[in-house]
Amino acid sequence: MFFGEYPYKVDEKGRVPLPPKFRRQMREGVILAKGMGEKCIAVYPVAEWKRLSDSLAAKAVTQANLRKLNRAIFGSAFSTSFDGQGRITLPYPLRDYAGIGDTAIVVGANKCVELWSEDEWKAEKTSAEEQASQIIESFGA
Amino acid sequence: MFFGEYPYKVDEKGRVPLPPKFRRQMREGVILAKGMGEKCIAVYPVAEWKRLSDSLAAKAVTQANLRKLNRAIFGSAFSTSFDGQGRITLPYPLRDYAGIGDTAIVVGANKCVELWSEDEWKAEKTSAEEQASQIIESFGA
DNA sequence: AGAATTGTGGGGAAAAGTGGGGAAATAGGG
DNA sequence: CCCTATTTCCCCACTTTTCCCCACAATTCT
Repeated sequence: MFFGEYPYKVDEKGRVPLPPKFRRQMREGVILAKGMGEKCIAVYPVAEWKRLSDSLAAKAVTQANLRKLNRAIFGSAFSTSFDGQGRITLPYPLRDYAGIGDTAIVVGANKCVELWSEDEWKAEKTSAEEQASQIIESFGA
Repeated sequence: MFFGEYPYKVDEKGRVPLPPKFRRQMREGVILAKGMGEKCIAVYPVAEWKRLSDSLAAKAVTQANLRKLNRAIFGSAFSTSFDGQGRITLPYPLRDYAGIGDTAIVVGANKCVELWSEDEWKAEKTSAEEQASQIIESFGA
């Protein structure tokens, strides 16, 4: 389970630390991929990534669909791990896609971790909070 | 079950004690999150937090909704526990959100505990007292 | 009144954030 | 094919922050 929102510096080499609590849940390495739909980088523990890609492959019925899916999912994915200081290096295509400059917001999102630029995160947060309150209202919690 | 209203000092390191009666119900640790809708910090015992987040996740219909909701719920949440003196440390983003300075009002709210700034709490209390009689009426209680 | 528990504050050790340097690997040109 | 230039990766070092422990003052309970 991943919690919390942490701002981190991205150094000139494109390296970003993750919070120690996150690292401890990702010792076997991580997969970086484009956020699905959102302008962010998704970071999955390898086990969770396998679960996710398997369930997607099971849903693709036609060969054409499957190929398209493979390109979309695996095409943007990078496997990596932590250096001695607990940092991962962001491949340039992904960093560019998410618009991340010298600061990244690391967000815990339950099963995975997301990396956002400051601006995109601010926008996403406000819209997510609005939606959350609606769901909570309808839920009566 | 959490009752009552207690003012506590927040020291320079952002630490707040909780009343001993509350601590004894939270030995397994707590989750800090934004109060839903209100400008306060919500403190959940881990068991209650799991119940709540699971039921909310079950409510989201689409994948996009689910991701957004996860972000809103988990992104603002922090896992923590008590130090030897029965205090918890408030992460800066949450303290800032709730506008808590050097004093926090600790409020028991049945399933969870809430932390308020003096000002926000005064406003909330008066408006709650005004509306309570109406709400009770509509319940037929 | 005495003892225990609780509120409050601070100091020191450990860990985490940040930045830079050097070696190995890769790619490109001669 | 070899040499060179560039990039990538790993390791080292420093600064800051966090966490844990100790200590005192105040309040409550016996």
